Amino acid sequence: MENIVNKIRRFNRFYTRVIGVINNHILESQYSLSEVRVMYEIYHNPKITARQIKEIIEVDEGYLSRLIKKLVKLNIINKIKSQDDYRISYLNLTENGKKIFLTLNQRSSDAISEIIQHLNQKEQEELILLYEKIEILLTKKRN
Amino acid sequence: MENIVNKIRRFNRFYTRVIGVINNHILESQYSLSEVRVMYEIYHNPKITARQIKEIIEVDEGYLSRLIKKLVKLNIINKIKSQDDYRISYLNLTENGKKIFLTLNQRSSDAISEIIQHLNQKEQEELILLYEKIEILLTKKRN
DNA sequence: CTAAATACTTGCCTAAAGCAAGTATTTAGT
DNA sequence: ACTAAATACTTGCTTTAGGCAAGTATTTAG
Repeated sequence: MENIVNKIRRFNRFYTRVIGVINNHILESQYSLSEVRVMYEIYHNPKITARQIKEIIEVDEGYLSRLIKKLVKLNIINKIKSQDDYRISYLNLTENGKKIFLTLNQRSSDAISEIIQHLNQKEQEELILLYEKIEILLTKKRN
Repeated sequence: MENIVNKIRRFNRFYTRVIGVINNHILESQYSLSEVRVMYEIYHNPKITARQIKEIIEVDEGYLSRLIKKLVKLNIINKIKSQDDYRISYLNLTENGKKIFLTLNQRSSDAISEIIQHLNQKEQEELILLYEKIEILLTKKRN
């Protein structure tokens, strides 16, 4: 058991590094990881609310509020107040925001491509399969 | 290709969460992740130097210097100045430091055990195999 | 119609971490 | 042997990330 735990720890250290390399490409931009994550969620879920983002990325809501304010000021996202519930605003990326997000996203894609570029087609498919199996195992419900 | 990259991204998001859950158990302690990482490296590499730690965990050396100073003050590590090179100090965990590190390590082991406890023996072994295959694929040298 | 809940917002604060300049020591070039 | 460059830190200063708590506006429930 101890052995298994150590092997997992080993992988976690290894994979933390992999993720670090990928994230570095974003951190070299003028946006923080949290900002990009927020852009990511808005891009993939237009009209999302601050509350929903908070649930997804588990960030302090005060911090998130300020972060959104900053992105609005930078003309990256816009807020449209709900007509049904004046407490809520729906968030969307502006055209500018989409462009910025897609650029960052592309940069991160490039970093990922870099990491797997030395693998041939078959190996790449195998890698994905391994990933999927791990996710299945780790999210498998207890009996 | 884009598809594969997205699948990797998906896994990375998933796994960032997994690692986050494990790390949370450490963050609930009075030590920061960086501090524990430093303890980890010293524990596994007695007589390591600040420089070597910096290479391994890629942390700002000013920050690292202060961090080491703090851990020395807390009687967790001690510095022994090299007799060959007075610029260098060798770092070791004190007995107290070892106890603290091992406690934190145990806590993190428990968190990992928790995550895999619903898997039976065979599944756990499968998981490790998947991890190993991924590490091999991702560290595979280019031809 | 009032109390509680929800969706934020704002003020205040600390810890994490980066950058640049500084010190001590060692190494390399002449 | 002597000086310049390199190495291994250290220190001062600053920014950023993020947490917590109280506050505001609005909606919902009893």
